[in-house]
Parts: sequence; structure tokens; C-alpha cells
Amino acid sequence: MSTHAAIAAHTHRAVPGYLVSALAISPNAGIGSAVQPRNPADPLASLGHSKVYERESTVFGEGDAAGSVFRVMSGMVRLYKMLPDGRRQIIGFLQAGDMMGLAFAAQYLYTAETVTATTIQRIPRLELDALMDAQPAFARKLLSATTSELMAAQDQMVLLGRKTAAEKVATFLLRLSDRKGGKGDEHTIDLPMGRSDIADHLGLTTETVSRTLTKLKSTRLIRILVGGKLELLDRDALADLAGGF
Amino acid sequence: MSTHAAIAAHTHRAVPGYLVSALAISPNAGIGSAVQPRNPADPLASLGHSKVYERESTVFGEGDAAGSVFRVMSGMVRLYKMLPDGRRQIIGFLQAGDMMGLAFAAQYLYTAETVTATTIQRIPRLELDALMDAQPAFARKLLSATTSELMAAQDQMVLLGRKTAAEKVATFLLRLSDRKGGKGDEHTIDLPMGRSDIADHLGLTTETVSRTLTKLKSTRLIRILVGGKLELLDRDALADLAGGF
DNA sequence: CGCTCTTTTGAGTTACCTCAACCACGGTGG
DNA sequence: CCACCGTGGTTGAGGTAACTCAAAAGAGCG
Repeated sequence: MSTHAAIAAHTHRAVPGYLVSALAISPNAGIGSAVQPRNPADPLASLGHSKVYERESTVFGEGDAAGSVFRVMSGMVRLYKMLPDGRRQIIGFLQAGDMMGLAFAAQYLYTAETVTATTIQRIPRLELDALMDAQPAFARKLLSATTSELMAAQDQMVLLGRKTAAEKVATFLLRLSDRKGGKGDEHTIDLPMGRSDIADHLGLTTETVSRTLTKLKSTRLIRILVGGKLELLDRDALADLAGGF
Repeated sequence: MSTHAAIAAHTHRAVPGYLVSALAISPNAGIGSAVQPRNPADPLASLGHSKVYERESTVFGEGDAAGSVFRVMSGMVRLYKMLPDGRRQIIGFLQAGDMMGLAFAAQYLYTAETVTATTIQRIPRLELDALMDAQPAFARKLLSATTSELMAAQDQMVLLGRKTAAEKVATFLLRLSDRKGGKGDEHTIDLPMGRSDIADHLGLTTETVSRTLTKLKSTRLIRILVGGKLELLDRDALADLAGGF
């Protein structure tokens, strides 16, 4: 059962965001700036307040009382769930604009940790509710973002359930690349997370991720650069390998 | 990347529904009954109209133009996505109250087929939009349902990425059992879908599903009954095996 | 530079898959 | 009423992609 969620489409790649994805960040919402005047482009801007988290720190844990929702302003966050014996599944990586913690429940259902140093806006649930009441259009936007997130989750199910290790890694790299529209060198992507994070996101082991990347490197599809960066040398070949999505 | 979708919680098992799950069906919304007076308990009741689909028929396909959303009134539907080479991932099985096709995109992103004979309400997108405009509370309900759906999708990611075959099957059986709150013999569940449907939902092959069920049978955890029914003999042992969720 | 942590590489194992046969059931038609 | 057939499920035997365990090689940091 579960996970059917219907809700259809939007042609692939149309929406870059995932999660309660990419709710536009107003340009003037500077770091640490709290209460600001209403901004039609970013109704969330004036809510809650931002905070800088250092790398590898916990924002909230699975099971914690859920009083706020969060929006990533910059940096990267991983969300994961854990089985009793410690096996971990990373639900997703969040980047600027992504929201987390949205829900209608008493506790968070996954843990959120920063990968890099990250600025995060914390918005009390009550304030969000008030905003939804005041601006029905905003509630619609949230619904739309959540729906996109669900679509992404369904793509991930296909990946986890039916793709080979090579397909998984290729898909992952292409997604990362699509995510950050344009900024920086085209074809060069950031891989701030470690191999074990990638492994736990793709349902593999670190060794398999490493071996797969090595193979992609030796077949000239990618180049691994210093500082956690990576270059896509043959996007088309990678897309073929990825087999859809 | 994708699938992070934040949005927290609601303690497990709290919500039975999934998908834009289980939007209450008003008791008086009989089969085929279209336009009805407003019903506060089921604002959708008066929209669109219902139709009976025979078993194993297609409701809509991945890529079809998406003009309507659908709600399952009775029966069972499977939603799936397919890779170019035919590998299939079943996103979920829908039962009474579940919605599908909700989205803000031009095409459906998965295929919907009936498993059994099924009654489905078709609601034009425009009518749904109008209802959301007219009743902000309904939009909130939709958001809540979609969020629950997302949580379920995240559980499914854990299953697909990190569970063994035995854990997958045990989890699946328990979910099915939890789903149908109470109706019929406690501990007896319906398995109207075939082994290959189960396999494609759990990221396994039909043979592995069959072998795993046989093992559960021989260890006295379940009993397989005629007519696609199955009895859970030792729920606790199954829950142990399932390892969470 | 020494230390730690991560990544890579290697060797051997295994859970699950593939291929294939067999079986059980339900429908159909003679 | 029963032989036939088609479909779906089970069982078996062998193969393999990915895992586990282990060690070496980098990379980052004080």
C-alpha cells in the first residue's frame, strides 16, 4: 500500500525543485535577517528567523516534537530515516529554497542534519498556519510544492526498486546537475556529501558507489575533481545509462 | 536532490490513508450518483461522476493529458511507472478513499490500472480548483492528505533501499492489514493483486515473493487461504521481522 | 608531518535473480 | 461431466550483481 499517491504530473524536468521544494527565496532575505516587510514574491520571508548551522550538525531528529517547519536558505541538508538496527535510508538532500518539517503530526518523522555549513530559516508551525489562512494562494503554493516532492519521491522509488548500481549513480549525478540550474561551470557539479551518504541515498554500499564512480571515470563519462567536485564529460551517455528520470 | 521533501510527521500508524489519502467518502455517495447536495463531510461528493471499471483495466496512462483527478470509491487500483526497457515499479495500491491524478502538470506521471472491479469518481481539475477556492479548508485537507502520502512514500524508500526480501514482504502484509481498519475477520487480509504486482511494488521478483511467502507459511507466521486471502497467524513475529514501519 | 578519516581497491561470499520445469486452478468446449 | 488449455503460482538449480571483510592509499588537519 502506501506510496501510491497519485497526483499526476508536470513533464519531467519542468520543476527543478523537490521537497516542499524550492519556495522562492526573496533576494533581500539576507542571512540572519528576521522580520521583514511583506514581500509578495516570498511570503515566508517575514516569518521566523534564520540561523547558521555548522557542517554535520543536527537540525532535528526523528521523533522530536515538531513545532516548526524549516527552510534551507543556503548550504545542504540530508534527511534520513533509520531502521532499529542502524541501517539508514537518506530520503533526500535539500538545497536553497527547500523546506522540511512540514506536516500535520506531533513528531518529525526523519532526522535532518547539515552536510555543509547551512543557513536555515525556522518558522513556527503556528505562523505558517496563520499565513495559510491569510493567503489562500500560499496554501496552494505549498500544496503544489508538496506534490512536486511526491513526484520526486516516486522517481526515487523507481530508482531504488528497479535500477542497477550504475543506473542509480548516473541518475543521481544527473539530478544533482539539473538541480543547480546554471550557476557555475556548466557540467561541473558539487558533491559535498560523502560516499556513504550517496550510498545510503541510493540503496548501495560506499564500496559500490566508489567502484561505480571509478568505472564512470575510466570510461570517460565523468572526471572527479578535488574539493568534492565532479565534471560530467558525457551527459548523453550518462542519460542513456540512467535509463529515464 | 529529490525526495527529501521534508514535512514532518504524525506518529506512525496514526493515519490509515496514503495517497492524497483517504479523503472521507460520504456514506450517501452511492455508486454512480453524481451531483448531490453539498455534504460538509465530503465536499467532493457533488463533483464529477462515478464509473465502474472492470478488473485489469486502464484508468489513465503515464503521459496522458491530465485533465481530471480521480478518487477510488471501492475496489483496488495500482499505480506504476515503467522504465524504457519495461521494468516496472508499482508506486502504490489504492483503495476506497484514495485519490490519484492530483498534480499541477500537463500529463499524468504514472499509469493507473484497476486490480479488481473498481468504482472510481472522476473530477475535472477545474472543478477541484473551484472547490479549493471556495473552501480554503478543503485545500488544507488536500495538503494534509498529500503530506501523508509523502510520508508513506518515504517509508517505501526505506523498504526499497534498505530492507531484505523477508522484511519487505512482512512489512507489506502488515501495511495491508493496518490499512483496512477492522472490517472483516481481524488478522485476515485480502491480497487481490498477483505475485508479480507485489514483486514490482517491493523491488523483488515473483519467484522471491513466492518463496518468501512459502517460508512465512512454513514457519507458521501466516496461512495462505483460497481466493487471494491470507491470515496473519503471528502478528508480533511479523512485526519483528518487518523491522519498523 | 604525523594522525585520523575517507575513499579506493581487492578477494571472497551471498541474497536475490534468471531460467526452466512443474503444478494447481478456472474456464471452455466437446 | 470431464479433457483440454491457459494463466498464475511454486519449486529447483545455477548464476551474478552487489555485499562483506580487509587492507592500502589518499586527503584533510593540527
